[in-house]
Amino acid sequence: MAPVTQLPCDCNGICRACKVKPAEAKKLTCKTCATQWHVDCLSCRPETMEEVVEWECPDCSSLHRDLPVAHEKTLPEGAGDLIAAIRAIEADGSLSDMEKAKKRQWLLSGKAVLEEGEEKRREGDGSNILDILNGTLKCSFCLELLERPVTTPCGHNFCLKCFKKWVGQGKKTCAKCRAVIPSDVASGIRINSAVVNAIRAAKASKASSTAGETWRVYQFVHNQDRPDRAYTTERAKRKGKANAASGRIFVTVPQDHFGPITAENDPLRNQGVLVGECWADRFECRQWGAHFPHISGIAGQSKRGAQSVVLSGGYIDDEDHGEWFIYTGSGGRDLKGNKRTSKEQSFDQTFVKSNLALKVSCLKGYPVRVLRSHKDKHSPYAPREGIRYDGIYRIEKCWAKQGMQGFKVCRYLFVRCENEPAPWTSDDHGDRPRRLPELQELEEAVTVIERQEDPSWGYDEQDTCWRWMKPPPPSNWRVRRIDSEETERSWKIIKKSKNISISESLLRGLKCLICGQVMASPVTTPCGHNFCKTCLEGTFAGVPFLRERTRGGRSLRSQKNARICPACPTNISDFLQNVQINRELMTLINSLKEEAEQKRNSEDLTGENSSGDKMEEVETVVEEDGEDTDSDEEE
DNA sequence: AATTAGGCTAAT
DNA sequence: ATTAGCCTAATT
Repeated sequence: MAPVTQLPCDCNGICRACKVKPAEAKKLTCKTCATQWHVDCLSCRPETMEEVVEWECPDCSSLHRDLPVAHEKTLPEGAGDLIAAIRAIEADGSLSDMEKAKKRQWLLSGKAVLEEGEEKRREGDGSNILDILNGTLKCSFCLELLERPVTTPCGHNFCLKCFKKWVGQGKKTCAKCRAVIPSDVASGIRINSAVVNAIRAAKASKASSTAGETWRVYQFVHNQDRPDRAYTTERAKRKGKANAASGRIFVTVPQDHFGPITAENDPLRNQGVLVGECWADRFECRQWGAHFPHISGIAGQSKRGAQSVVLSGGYIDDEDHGEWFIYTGSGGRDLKGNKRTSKEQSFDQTFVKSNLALKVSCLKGYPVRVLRSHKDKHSPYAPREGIRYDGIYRIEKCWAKQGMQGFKVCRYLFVRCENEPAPWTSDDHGDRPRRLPELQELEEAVTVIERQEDPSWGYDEQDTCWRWMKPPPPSNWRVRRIDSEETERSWKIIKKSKNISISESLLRGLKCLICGQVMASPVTTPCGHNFCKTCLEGTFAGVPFLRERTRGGRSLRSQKNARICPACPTNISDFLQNVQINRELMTLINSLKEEAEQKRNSEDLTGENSSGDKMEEVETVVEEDGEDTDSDEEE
């Protein structure tokens, strides 16, 4: 092959070699740097599906040849399954080449690939927030929006892969300003997650704003008159959240809502509750609708089923294997004396109340939201602090057995069936149907209950994703009935709060970790944390750079004082010697502020004031289309 | 109206 | 570390 100049596609997907936008099926993605290439313009094309999966662009493959860079891993975890899955797609005669390409891409990216027309429609529409990001947060290597952004000590932002490729070529200076990048920074660079979050939120808001036609006004409004945070009443007289009352609920789902909480139920952020989202405590978790009861571990009603559970280590019989776990029912404890800490069981659990609710969800195959709390000290999957949403699980079996404390407990086998990857894996895809674990304890189970009918939440082999296979059970909660005028009015309010929040919620994520204000002159540490320049420097004001050491009267060579990042245990002493402002981030913040300001002004002009448009709660009609005939449960 | 709940903080 | 003593809110 003649060594012709080979070029990848640009940020608009146009091949830099032939200047044509290749069809999806004609695009190849480099496994190392994730750039896209036009197959027809490559001098050497992959032949088999395995080669497609493992394909490296000419830049990256030449890199190995030139210098033996230590490569993390040739095959990602679970790549064997992936290749098998791709073989299966290839062998499927019912699919067109286009469909095959789409399925392949879905597997590789974990996301649905848009139709080309759909893609165009999206591009021409919606928020310019993403444009702002595109304008300020482009990687100067690949010219794309930053992917896994990292920031050099000199304040320049690159994709992690592009940065690694650069230093892997033996470069020791910043590609933008030629400032020296110390080798410990190059090897220990950390992702700037504030920037990741900003980009993710902007993408999510764009995606949902373009789904304009299907935008639905959900009129569930509870606790709207309450403050934004949990609070203690005068009577409670305690600090913190010991005796707290719930703050307002931000999402528009009713409390008996089954399944994921999607963007359309999230008028503030328009992203829904994402897998991996964390909250400080049960009150905050409640405010985002992931789990409503603020003490109970099970959210559910015996006649309808259970919507969510929290694993917090309260029952010693539990066992957690991440993608599946065994949950213990509630009850069996003597809670007399108003104590909430008794872990002593004093009577048998039975399938009543919330235990029955879990059983209903098992029989129906409903999706159950699962949260893990830091209080679970036993499980390696539990978060270190706060409470985390881990996605949708199904209860595949339930039974009763003699518990470890000598009384009967209800037991539930939960198995994950979620389209998003779990917070603990590095996989970029969600779950696929898996075989149930073989459980020893089932042999001593008193009664084993398994689902007979088809599950409500199941796996769609065609679309390769989990979804409702039957419509979700309608809510029994009171719904406000609103007329068309009011619909129009509340639509405006939601749209308005949405528009404000896109830029403002992005700004909220760009606050200094020291002063809590949106950063004026942001600096990014090599460990990936952002502060105001003045705040960070102020923290170490008065701490000398060098420390005199003495031992037994004689003085030793003076040593550098450790200066620990205010957000993590990294020593950022070297970084502090010459702190550079992250100017791209500063530009972004300024643009977002401007955008938010403009939005506010334009809304003032249209004469809408927030106080007049407030959605008051009105006593309402019960929308009773719910069947109360869930008569298939026995004691 | 009573009961129950896998939380939270401060005091041992 | 452990736990008494609170308060809130949903289900029954």
